[in-house]
Amino acid sequence: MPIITLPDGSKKSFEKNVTIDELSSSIGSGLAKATVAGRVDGKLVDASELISQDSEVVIITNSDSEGLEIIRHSCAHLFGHAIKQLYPNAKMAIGPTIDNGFYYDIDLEKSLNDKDLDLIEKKMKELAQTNYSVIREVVDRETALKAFEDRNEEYKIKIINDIPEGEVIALYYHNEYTDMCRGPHVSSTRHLRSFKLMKIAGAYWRGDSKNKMLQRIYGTAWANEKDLKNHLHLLEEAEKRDHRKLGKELDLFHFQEEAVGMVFWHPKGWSIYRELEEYVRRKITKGGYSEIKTPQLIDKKLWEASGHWDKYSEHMYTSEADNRELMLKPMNCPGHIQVFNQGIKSYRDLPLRMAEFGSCHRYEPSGALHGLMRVRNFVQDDAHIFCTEDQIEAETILFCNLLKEVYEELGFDKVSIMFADRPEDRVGEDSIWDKAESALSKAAQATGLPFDENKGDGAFYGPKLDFYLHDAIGRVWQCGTLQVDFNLPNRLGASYIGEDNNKHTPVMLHRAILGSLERFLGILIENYEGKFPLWLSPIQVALTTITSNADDTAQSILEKLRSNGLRSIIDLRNEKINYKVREHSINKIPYILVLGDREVAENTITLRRLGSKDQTTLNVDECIKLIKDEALAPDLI
RNA sequence: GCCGACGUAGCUCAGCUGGUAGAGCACCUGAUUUGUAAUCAGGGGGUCGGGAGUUCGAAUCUCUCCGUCGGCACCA
Repeated sequence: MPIITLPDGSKKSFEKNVTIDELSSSIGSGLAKATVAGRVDGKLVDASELISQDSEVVIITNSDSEGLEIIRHSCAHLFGHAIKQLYPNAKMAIGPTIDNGFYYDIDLEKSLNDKDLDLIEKKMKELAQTNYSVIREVVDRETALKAFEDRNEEYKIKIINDIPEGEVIALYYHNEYTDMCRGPHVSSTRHLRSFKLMKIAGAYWRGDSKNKMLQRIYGTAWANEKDLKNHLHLLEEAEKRDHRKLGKELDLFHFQEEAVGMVFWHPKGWSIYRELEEYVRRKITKGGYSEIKTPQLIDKKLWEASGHWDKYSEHMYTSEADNRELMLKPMNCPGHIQVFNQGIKSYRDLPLRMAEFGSCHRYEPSGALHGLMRVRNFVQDDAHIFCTEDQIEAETILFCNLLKEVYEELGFDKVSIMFADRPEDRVGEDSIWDKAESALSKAAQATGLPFDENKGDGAFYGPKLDFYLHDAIGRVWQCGTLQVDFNLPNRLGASYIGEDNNKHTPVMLHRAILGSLERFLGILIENYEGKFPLWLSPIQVALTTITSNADDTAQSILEKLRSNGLRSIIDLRNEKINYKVREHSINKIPYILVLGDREVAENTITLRRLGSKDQTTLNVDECIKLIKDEALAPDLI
C-alpha cells in the first residue's frame, strides 16, 4: 500500500503496488499519454516499474529533457529492431544518445547507402506504428551472455564482459528483437514518432583506429513533429552560414589541389583578415606585449632539442639546404625562446611578453581538413610570457581580462573557461604545480565567467586554461588558451639572473586569444552569416547612380569616401537601381548609397543600410561622418 | 590515415539502362537612362577532376590516382 509523494507535495495512496504509468493515469489522461518514465526517490526508472513502497515520485514526460533523452535512446533500439528485420546478419555494437538524437554502430558486410536509410526509416515507422510494448527484464550475467550468444551478437558479449560485477544488467525486448541497456526506455513505441535517419558514416569499434571500422547510422529524434521540423530547419540555417559556401559567394578565399589545406586569400577575404590582425595587434600592444618575427625554416636540431621532433615528426614538413635538415615551424615557442636567450636577462626584465603572428605548418591528416577550420598552414596570434612562478597569477588575470575584452568586442558575449590540472605523467615539482594550478584557477574564477574543471587533462609540462566562445546559433568553439610550461624553457636553456644573483629558469606561458586566425575568420564568417560589422566589412560602401547624369558627382563622392578611409566601390553601370540594389545586397555590402538627379541637385545622398529597406537622405558630409563613425574598430570608439 | 558519397561552363545544377554535352545566373555586344532586391535581345565559353582499360563508340561501365563532402581516428 504505497503512499506516493508528488513534486508539488501532494500525496496519493494506493491499495496495491502501482506502476508509473498507472500513477499518471490516476492523475489525468493527458499526463498518462505524455508519460515516458519516472524518477522514484531520485532514481530514473521505466514507466512500467512497480512502486511497492512509500516514495517520492516525479513523472517524466516527453517535454522533459530527460524524457526526450529516453525517447532518443529508445529510437536507437527501434533502429536495431528495424535493421535486424531488414539485415538479420547485422551485428549490433553500441547505440547511445547524442545531442539532438542518437546513433547506432553496426557491423554489416553490405555498405548501406542513402536509399537503404530511407528503407530502414520506413521500417522503423512501420514498427513504431504498431505501438508494441517494450518489455524490460533484469537478468544475471549468464542469461545476458546466453541471449546474445544465441543471436550471434559478438559486440554485445564484449560489452557485457566489461560491465563491472554487481551492476544491474537489463534486457529490453522489442518483440523478437532484444537489446541491452541500463535504461530507462519508453514502455511503448507510441512515443516514437518524430525521428529521421540522417547519415551513414564510418566509426571505429570503441573509438580506436586499430579496431575494425563499423558503420554508424545517425538519427535525430524529438518529442513531436514540430520539434523535429524545427531542428531540420535549424540545420538548413546553419548550412547557409557555412563559411566555405560564403567564402565562395562573397569571394573571400579559395583552396586548390596544388596547396591542399592552405588558403588562397582573395582581396576581400584578406581585407577582413588584416583588419582583424591589426585589431589584435593594437590590443596586445596596449597590453604590454612586444611583437617579433621568427624564421619559417629552422634546423632540425632545434626541434630535436625542444622534443617536438620526437613527438610530431610525422606531422612536420621538411626541407633541405646547405646539408642541413630544415623544418617548417609547426609552432612558435622554440623560436621565441631563441629570442629570449639573446643577451642576459634579469628578473627586472620579467614578465616579458613576446608576441608573434606566427605562420605555422602542420601536416594534418587529410581526413581532418575542413575549410578554414582545420588547415595545414595557419597563423596563430601567439605569444609567450616569460615570468617567475610568483608572476603566474597576475599574468593570468591580465590575460583573462584581455581575452574577455577581445571576445566581447568581436561580438561574442558568452564565454566560458575550462581548467585542466596535472596529469599522471608530468614534469616539474608538485610544489610548482600547486602554485600554478591555484594561480590559474583563482585568476580564471576572478573573471566571473562560467568556469569548469577537467581533472588530469593538463599537458605533461603544465596546467592550462581553455577558453570557449558561443556563437550566434549556440555553437561552442574553443579558441583561446593559456598553458603554463615548466619544461621547454629549461630544455632550451632559457635563464635569467634573479635577485639572489643566481641563474633561474623562467616559467613560460603559452597563450593565444583567437588561436588560428584562419579558423577564427571561419567562425566570424559563420557567426555573422557574412554580414560583417562595418569595421570588418571588406567593402563598406557601394555608391550607385540612377542615371548617368549623376556619374561625375558620384566620382567626386567616391574620392571623398576613400580619402576618409572607407572601403568603397562605385557602380555606374547602365542598369536599373533595383538591379544594383539587389546585387549589392546579395554581396552583403553594409551601405548602399544612391545618387539620382534629386541628390545631385541638393548635394545630398540617399543611404540604405543592409538588412533594412529604409531610405534616408542626408547631406553628403553628414552621411560620410555617419558611416565613418560606425566604421571605427570597437577598440577605437 | 580509415569508411562511405561525390567531382559536368566562373557559380548552381540537368544529362534514363554507353551514340562524341545542356539550362539558369555570371560574362561580352547592342538597345534601354531607369528612384531601392533581377529591362530586353543577341553572343562567346566545357579535351565532363587526372591517367589507364572495356567497347565500333565512354560524361555515362571497370580500375587507379587526386581532390571535395559527411563521419571516425588525429589536433603540440
